Formats: sequence, structure tokens, C-alpha cells
Amino acid sequence: MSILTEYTVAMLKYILLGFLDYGPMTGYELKQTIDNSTGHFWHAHHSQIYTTLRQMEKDGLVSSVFKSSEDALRRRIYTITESGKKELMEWLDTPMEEIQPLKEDFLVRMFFSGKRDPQKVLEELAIQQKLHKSTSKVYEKMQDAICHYGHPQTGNLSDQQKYWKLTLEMGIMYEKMYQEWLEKAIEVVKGK
Amino acid sequence: MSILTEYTVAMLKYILLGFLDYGPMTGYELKQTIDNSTGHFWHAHHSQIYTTLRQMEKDGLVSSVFKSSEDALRRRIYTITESGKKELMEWLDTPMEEIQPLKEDFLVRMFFSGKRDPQKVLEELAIQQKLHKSTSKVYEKMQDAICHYGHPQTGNLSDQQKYWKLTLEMGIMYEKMYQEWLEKAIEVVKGK
DNA sequence: TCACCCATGTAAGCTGTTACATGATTCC
DNA sequence: GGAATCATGTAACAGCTTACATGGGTGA
Repeated sequence: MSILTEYTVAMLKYILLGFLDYGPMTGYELKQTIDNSTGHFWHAHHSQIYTTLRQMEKDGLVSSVFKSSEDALRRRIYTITESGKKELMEWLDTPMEEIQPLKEDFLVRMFFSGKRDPQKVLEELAIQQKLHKSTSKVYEKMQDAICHYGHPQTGNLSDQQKYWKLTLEMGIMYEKMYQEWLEKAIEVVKGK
Repeated sequence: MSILTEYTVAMLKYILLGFLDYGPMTGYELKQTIDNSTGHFWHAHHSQIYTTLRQMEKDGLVSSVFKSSEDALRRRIYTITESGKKELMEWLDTPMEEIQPLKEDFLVRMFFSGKRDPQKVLEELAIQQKLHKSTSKVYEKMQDAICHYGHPQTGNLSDQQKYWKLTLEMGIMYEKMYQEWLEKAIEVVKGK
């Protein structure tokens, strides 16, 4: 905790608490879990995950034990504490009252592309099209998969699954929007 | 420059070079300019802008002089150097070949909202709706304004203005998409 | 006179990335 | 035996935010 601020909004902390609230896990498993779920709107490197977990343990939000004393891999299992659960719920119950500003490098490039050779801009737009199309495909596969998560008889999704699906839908809508914009951008650059 | 990496992708540097390439400016003016243009997809605090400009001067990318020896405000005017122009053009000519991953705090909250009181989630979604609607209005006003920038007779936009308009259109499309998603999210949360 | 904006800066700390480092297991 | 993956960690640094600090100009 900083001496300058009274609170921090350290998102990674809440992500780790959120997943550990489902059950104990190792740092490695948390990394895999993040990559396969929140990864498309919030990612982290393993180095940051391991150091944050250690800090959280110092702060009493999680506790850790080795899988077994014979485990040669020295796998450390993290468990959320009561204090950690409390902090997670308090954060969730405090509504976010501002907008997160975008940070999109590619738009910076486009903003200053008036001085570039239009042909090169078109080539770069084509690369982005390809990349965004492949991202869309990944998301659509994830969406297909989530449909098999429902209740075996009714097919109903749990509350948690409904929210997971919602965040995935944002990913899909974002990619669709981005591709529409890329097409528009190509039209504008060509029409010069 | 780090001893570990051979190159940096310091976006702020290129934004400052990009604007200074239009003409000399003070740090304060650069901050205002960023806030009124790239601000919706790339922002920076004044402290970061001033320190980055000083670093860039050390690196020979920009040079600075005081407005006048009598200027009580000690305003420092930055000018892009030949080396700075070269670096800017090299960066623009190197296509970006990956996707910038999103970082969207609000989606993290939604992802873990399965354990929350749905009523509270709905309240938070309503706050976000209000915020995103007001952002949309700001962008639409900016779009109206940009139409008056064209050539006085033909109304044509310069190359630069076309690209500026494109990035603004992404902002508008993003906000529209976000609002559609918020409506969908409200439906899903209500339907429980 | 007081509030507000203009204008520039430093310090401290948090957040995030890249590289370095090590050793075990699994599969071919 | 070698490559890929599992698994955890440290070091260094780059990037960004928040707070502190100072002083001038303008207009009510």
C-alpha cells in the first residue's frame, strides 16, 4: 500500500482472488486459467502473477502450502483466506463509477498516417484484418464450447456461466466492430 | 534504452513526435492537444509528458528553447529535430503485426459478478450506460466540428483530417457497440 | 482579494514487460 | 537423448499514476 494513496485498484489482485474463490490453485494453474478465460480483456505474465501472489500472502489475502513434501516440482497451492474473500466481495460491491479510457496503439498509428504512402497503410490494414479475423474465430469456438457447460438436462447456464458468456460476447462484438471499422478505413484510404 | 531490450515501443514518444512534426509546441500545449484529439484512445498525464520530452531532448529527438528571456512563465518550446523526424517516419513505416490486447476493468467485474446481488449489478450497469452515453455525445460533437475543417469551397478534408476522422469514427463505433452490449447485459441479468 | 487557469516541474510508488535462471516431467 | 512442456522464481527496467510543489496571469 502506497503512503500517497489510501486505496489501490490493482486489478490482478482481484482476478486472482476471484479465481481462488472458486477453489485452491497453483500459480501456474492461475496463469493457464487467466489465459483461457479473462485473457481477451485482461492478461498478465507469469512473473507478475507469482510476485503478486507472494505479496497477497504477506497481506493475508491468500495462504499457500506445497502440494506435498515429496513433490519435486515444489508446486505451491494457494487458497483464499476469509480476509481475501471479504476484500473480493467489498470490491465487487463498490460500483465502478467511471469509464476506463481505451489505449489502442494501432489508432495512434492511423492518426498520424496522413504522411504515409497509402499503399503501405493498406498493407498494414490488411494485416490487421487477418489478425482480427483469427481472433474472432477463437472467440466463436469458445462460445460454442460454453454451450456445453450448461445443465445436462435443461442446458441452463449457472449465474457464473451467464456472466462469463457475457464477457465473451463483448469480445465477439468488439472484434466484429473492429472489422467493420477496418473495412471502412480501407475504403477511406483507397478513395484518395 | 534498456540494456535488456534492443528497442522500445514507447507510444507516448511517437505521439509527441507526431504532433511536433506539425509544428513547435510547449509541453502544456501538447497536453491540451492530446486531450482534445488522441485522448479517447491514448492519454497521458502532464508529469509523464514533461519528463518524456526531457528524455527525448537528451536523445536528440527534439530541441527546446524558452519562448523569450523575459517570459515569466518560462515556457519551453519544443521543436522536432531531423533525427526525431527520421525516427517517427521509421516507426510509421514499420507495420504493426500483432493485436493489442484489451484491458477492460469493467469486464473483470462482470466476469466475477455471478456471486453478486443482481440488483446491484443492474445499478452498476445503469451507471455505465449513463457514462457511455455522455461519451458518445462528446464524440458526436467532435465529429460535427471536424466537418468544418474541410476546404472552404469544396469541403474536402486533407489526408491528415481523413485519418483523424477515421480514429474518431472508431471511438463512436466502440461506444455504440459498448451500449448495445450494456443493453444485452441488462437483459441477461434481469432474466434470472 | 480570491479563485481559477496557465505552466512546469520533482518524488515516490505502483504496474507491467522482458530477460535470465533453474530444474522436473513427459513424450518421441 | 533431446525437445517440449510443467513449474517457479528473481532482476532490471520501462511505463504510468498520484501527490507535492511553485509561481504567473486573468477576471470577477
